[in-house]
Amino acid sequence: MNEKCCELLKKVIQKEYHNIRLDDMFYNADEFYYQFKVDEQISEKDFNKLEKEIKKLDSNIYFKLLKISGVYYKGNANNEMITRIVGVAFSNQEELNKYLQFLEEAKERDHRKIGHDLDLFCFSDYVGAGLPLYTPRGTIVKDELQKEMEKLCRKYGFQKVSCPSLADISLFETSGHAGKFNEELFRVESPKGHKFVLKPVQCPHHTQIYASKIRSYKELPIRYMESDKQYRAELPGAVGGLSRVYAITVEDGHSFCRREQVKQEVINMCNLIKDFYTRMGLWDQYWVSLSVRDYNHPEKYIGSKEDWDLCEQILKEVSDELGLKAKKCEGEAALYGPKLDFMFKDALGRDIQIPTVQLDFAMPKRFGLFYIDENGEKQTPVMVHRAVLGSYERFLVLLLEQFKGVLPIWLSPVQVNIIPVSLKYHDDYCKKIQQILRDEDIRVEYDDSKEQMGKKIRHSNLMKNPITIIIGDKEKENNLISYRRLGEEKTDTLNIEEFIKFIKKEINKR
RNA sequence: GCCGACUUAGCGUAAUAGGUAGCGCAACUGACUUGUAAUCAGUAGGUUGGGGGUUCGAUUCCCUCAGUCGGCACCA
Repeated sequence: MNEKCCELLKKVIQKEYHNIRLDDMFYNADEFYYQFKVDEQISEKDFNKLEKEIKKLDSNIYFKLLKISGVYYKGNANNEMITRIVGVAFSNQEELNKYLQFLEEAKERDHRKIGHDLDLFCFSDYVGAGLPLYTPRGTIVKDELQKEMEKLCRKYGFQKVSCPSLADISLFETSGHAGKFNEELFRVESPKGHKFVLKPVQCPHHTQIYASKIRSYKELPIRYMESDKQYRAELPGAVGGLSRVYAITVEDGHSFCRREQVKQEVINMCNLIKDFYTRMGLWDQYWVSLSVRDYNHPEKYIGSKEDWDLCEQILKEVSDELGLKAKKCEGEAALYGPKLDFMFKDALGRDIQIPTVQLDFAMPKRFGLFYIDENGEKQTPVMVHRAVLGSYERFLVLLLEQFKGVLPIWLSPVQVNIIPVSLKYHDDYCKKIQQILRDEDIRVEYDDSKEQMGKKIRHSNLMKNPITIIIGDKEKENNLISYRRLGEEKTDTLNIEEFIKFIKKEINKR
């Protein structure tokens, strides 16, 4: 159907517009694309007309023109831009409706909408585009994720470190980042003559902690982790929502190990990733990219060909042994080495890269890192870079869109919301419950606004509070707590001690 | 950065073929005190994103800057 519709669109465009200089079409199971260059301006406003013309040619085709945009001809930024129209076609109205409904629902679970509705993060024109501000509620989610992440990483042998946001430019010149990403560095100067760079990555800082002492082969692997902000001067057109920002909170980790340990180290990190995403209930709908060099342009990378060959081979072996079925993607490697990138989907089904494991033989050499081996000789360690959450920003995109804003109770900004049947008669008991739960370190809120109970319940549900407690005469007189879980009709009643036991058990669930 | 669209009160929106703007939710005030998803009444809130231009007059037309969105390109 997509093929047929695309042909029809082409016919209509040729009829309606003149001087078509470039054209190109392709389609897959999901969409069709028609690309062309004409003199006239075409925008989404013309879709109505185009759709009518297509329908005239074939009334049995059910389709929608989705978007129009400029794209570089043949995907090369040196070429001129041409117009692309994207559409989708079905053989009956029902399927089309289903698809349109999916688009509507996707709007509802857009992380930007959820982030706003649930009061998790915001932006300010004063602060600047691409600089997200986490609200108190959003900060709870972020901090809880960090705690969980670090707890798990400690099991895998990581030690937390903490580095400044600034560094002398020479750090990044040595690492190679300044050479490749010169245009993307934020430079910071002072009237006193300081010349710094805001760190765009944490790995060079971590190498210097490694280098602060003489290391023995017995100590390796040494694994550092740090969740901190990095700053990258992205192109303005790339920035949007939490998917791509200038200030990015990266959950970064590096392992310094011996060559013989590399493969096991990569396996450990992949297991760590699997472990975390399984706990989060997100270990599905992913695919893995074996991101290798652009073989035609070796000058884009640092390090020797032999090292690269070996690195790519190791990652391939790990992929095979762990059954990751990694798809080889040329030109997707990092500056210093190939990667295994774990790709997930956003609300609209677009790929987002989140966790990653990267091999790096180059940077330790450039920094002259070494350890003393069994024979008392200096050896260069290998670095394995890894991100599990990736960045907190991008992880939140995945989390909010996959869960439609319904967070597990351990992550929820408010875990328990208390609503009185009557503020007049139940206020004291509600306050008492609130204090007891607070003392138990449960994130509890008490809605003592002068609203109707029904409205408070609705609000509590809209804010996706996992547990809503209702307190009335029955509870007050018998020292009980009645509660409902989000989305359930069933009400349970427990005494206070039982409730605390219950809620703690719920919070500990992963 | 490139192509295109958009920007009206905290949020969601309506309107003007050029004559300074309505509504809903939220907020505030008052009444009501309710047993599981929106009580009633009232009040306040806008230099229609910023700047410039055309015009007797611009929220509407033009330019420009910023921001947002969809793509492209980029992504350590």
